[in-house]
Amino acid sequence: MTTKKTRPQAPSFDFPLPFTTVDVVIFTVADDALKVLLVQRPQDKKSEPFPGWWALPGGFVDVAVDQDLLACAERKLREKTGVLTPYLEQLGSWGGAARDPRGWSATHVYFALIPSRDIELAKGANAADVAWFAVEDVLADPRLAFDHAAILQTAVERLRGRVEYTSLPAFLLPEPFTLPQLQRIYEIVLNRAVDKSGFRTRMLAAQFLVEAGHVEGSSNRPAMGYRLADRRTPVVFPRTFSPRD
Amino acid sequence: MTTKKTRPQAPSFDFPLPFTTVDVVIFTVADDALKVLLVQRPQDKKSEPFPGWWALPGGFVDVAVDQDLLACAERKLREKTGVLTPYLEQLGSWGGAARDPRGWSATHVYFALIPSRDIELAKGANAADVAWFAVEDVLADPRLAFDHAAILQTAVERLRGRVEYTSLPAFLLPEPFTLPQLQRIYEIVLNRAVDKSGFRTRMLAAQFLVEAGHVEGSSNRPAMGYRLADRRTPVVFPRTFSPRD
DNA sequence: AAAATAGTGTCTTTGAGACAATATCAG
DNA sequence: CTGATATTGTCTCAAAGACACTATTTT
Repeated sequence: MTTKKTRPQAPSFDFPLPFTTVDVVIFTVADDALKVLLVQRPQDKKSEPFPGWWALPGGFVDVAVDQDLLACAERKLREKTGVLTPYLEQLGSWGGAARDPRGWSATHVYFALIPSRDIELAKGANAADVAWFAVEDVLADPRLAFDHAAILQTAVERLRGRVEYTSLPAFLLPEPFTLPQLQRIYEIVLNRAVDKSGFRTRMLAAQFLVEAGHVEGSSNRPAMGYRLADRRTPVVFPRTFSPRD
Repeated sequence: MTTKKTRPQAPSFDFPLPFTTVDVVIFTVADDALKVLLVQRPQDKKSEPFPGWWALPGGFVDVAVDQDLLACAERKLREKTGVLTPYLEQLGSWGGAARDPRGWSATHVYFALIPSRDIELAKGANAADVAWFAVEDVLADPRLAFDHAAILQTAVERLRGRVEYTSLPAFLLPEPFTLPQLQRIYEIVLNRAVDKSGFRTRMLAAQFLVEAGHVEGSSNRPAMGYRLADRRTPVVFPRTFSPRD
């Protein structure tokens, strides 16, 4: 993490400043499972905390490069996955004296949804230290650097919560996609079955899909393909999926 | 903003750090209107940006005093209002090169809901520079310091959004309160009328209110008083108030 | 024709919206 | 009793849940 161009800090203050970082929780669905992208922290350098541990991709804000927090998050995402314009939403921020052994730090966390086919994991020297993990496995054995386990936990809760009443899962699929494919994504993220008929009615009534011709499935009856009318913002449904107790 | 106790910064880095601040959007309802607490920035000191402008209460994180971001937000809130344990939720963070003339800065924003009777505005020397403003007025003429107008806008949208399907407005009332009083708060925040019958059914079905004996109103029929079963977390309703187009 | 998946129809239930009706207090 | 406010009841409607049924493809 080096600064290419240094800029003089405006007035100097007589009190210590916390570190400012940005982390990105990058989700995708592959192999019928919700996955999250993790990077392995350097093993060798002893100055770096949590050597060899897995962590969310992220790092220090570079005030000479990043115009704002969102731009910084987009940069981190691009550097690790090559993806340019995914669904990206701010999750929140975590900051305190104890989360980083180097001192008081605060991280601004974003979460991203990307179709698994769009991904081209960071190549070159550091290719080996980036990998997808099944969210279920990571949460069951949450040994992540810093407070990243808690952050991931919050991100998954936020994702599951949103999926109950928005079209978010559509951002996890490459276009065009079929309604059965989309339903499958909902079921994977929510970890429960969803009724076919009600699902179709809800999706089509929400008016966010545009037909894109039939897609030839591997076999059997072909299904209608759809694209998103708006690739930036999810649609909000009038009710959640299950008001059941 | 001075640090009482300085702590040596762990390792020194060769790149400039952004400033880290915390701001709090403090809402209450008084005089039949949604209000927000603002503080006036110092007029005299020329080193301070936006002299004389109104701003959200907040300021630099004090790494010697604040254990974490939430504790910092609670401190700011306590210093301005004397309130100890209100409803407090993280709103998000704003950071970039342009928002503060002194340099790259990032602020972590919380929003608080407090009953207007609990408030004791900051006394002493700086009593005059803290005041309640009608949210409607501020949004109509949004001349606030930094990017605080945008932050307030987001906070109001978040509040209005949550109020559609949660019991949040209950945190704006002192206990015990009556259902008609609570309904009035909903109407003020949402800025529209709410049906009485449906409102009562919804509130009572959600099981978050406990009866607290009759409250003698100014006249007419007395209403049942209620307290919150859980003073920390709001209840989520199965649907929003108006799915109408 | 059989298997498999895509897509539709029907009935029930939940909870909101509209609005009328009744209850209980002060004066 | 009257006025005002609190509280309840009735009818309708939108959308979800359950589940059976039909449609279209491949083999």
